[in-house]
Amino acid sequence: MLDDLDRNLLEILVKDARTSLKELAAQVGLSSPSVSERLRRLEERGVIRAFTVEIDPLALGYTLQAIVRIRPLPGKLHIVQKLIEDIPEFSECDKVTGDDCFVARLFVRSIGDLDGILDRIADKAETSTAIIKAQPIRRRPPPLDATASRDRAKVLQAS
Amino acid sequence: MLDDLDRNLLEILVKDARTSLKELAAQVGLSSPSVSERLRRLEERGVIRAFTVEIDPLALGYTLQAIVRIRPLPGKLHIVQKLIEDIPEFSECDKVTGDDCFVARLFVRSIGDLDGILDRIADKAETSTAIIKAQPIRRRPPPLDATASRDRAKVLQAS
DNA sequence: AGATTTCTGTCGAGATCGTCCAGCATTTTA
DNA sequence: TAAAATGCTGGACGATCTCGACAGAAATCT
Repeated sequence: MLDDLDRNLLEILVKDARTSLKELAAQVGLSSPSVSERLRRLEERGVIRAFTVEIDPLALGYTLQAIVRIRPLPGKLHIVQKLIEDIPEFSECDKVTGDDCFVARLFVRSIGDLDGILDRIADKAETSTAIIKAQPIRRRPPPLDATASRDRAKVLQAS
Repeated sequence: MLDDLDRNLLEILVKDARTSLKELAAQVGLSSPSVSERLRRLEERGVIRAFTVEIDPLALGYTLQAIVRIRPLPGKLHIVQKLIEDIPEFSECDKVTGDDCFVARLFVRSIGDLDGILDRIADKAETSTAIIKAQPIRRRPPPLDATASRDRAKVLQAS
């Protein structure tokens, strides 16, 4: 479904999405029309979801990041979800198993903003907020090569 | 520090990082050399952290995503952090305030892989794992315009 | 097995795009 | 007020991308 050349292309593009077709072609050993065609199909198939820029939130004044766990009160699940979606400072929200129904990431410019936003859902859900102090790993794609962690573990055991 | 034109450019690029200078220039009402210069400076200042592609993890076989809260045992904090960083399936990790020291995002291809990875830190930290069932909000940048939530809240109060 | 279709690739030409440079207007500094 | 600095425009040049025609390998069908 996804051959070595594709993975190779993706790896290069993750690092720099502006790499020219010519350069990509040279690095994977194809002609640029071929690369162009492969990219087109990767997009068509949804493998490449988007070409985008990563923006430093600090540059926009967001000095604070928090992870908020949200437990809607009985019957309020959909209202809470809608509310979260409509607050643009929530940059990410996952619906998860377990007691916490949602885990969301919040960007704010000040503690005051944080309080203001949490207030807006306080009467519909219980929340636990954790302020982010550091980011040991900042958003990276999972490994592109086929060897999953379990495979590597096996190899390690064998050696 | 960041004027309307810059924000406008960023907004367009977030949606499609491949938008040509010509197109960007047309949309913000500048010439392409000017846009080029602005982008160069946005990168130089670190506002634009990178041009990248967003890849669908499913296309790579990662059918499962989990959020793992990690509490290293006494004295194991650094070892645990190093361990997490070295496991590529952890695509994100934040160091937060509160009982949970780390909150991390994990991509795996199977429940077996999940178990295998968590086993590797089980003797050095307590973990709580929540499987992601759905993603109401998938990674979006915080609002680019200057009006923070608190400002809007004030407006709402006033009306 | 052999023929046909499909898929994936190359090459070259024309169109498009990005970059460099000279010059101009506006703002800042002395 | 004069001088310097900043940010912009337009045009020319070079590089890049895209399109069409065609070739070879793999898969499919008879």
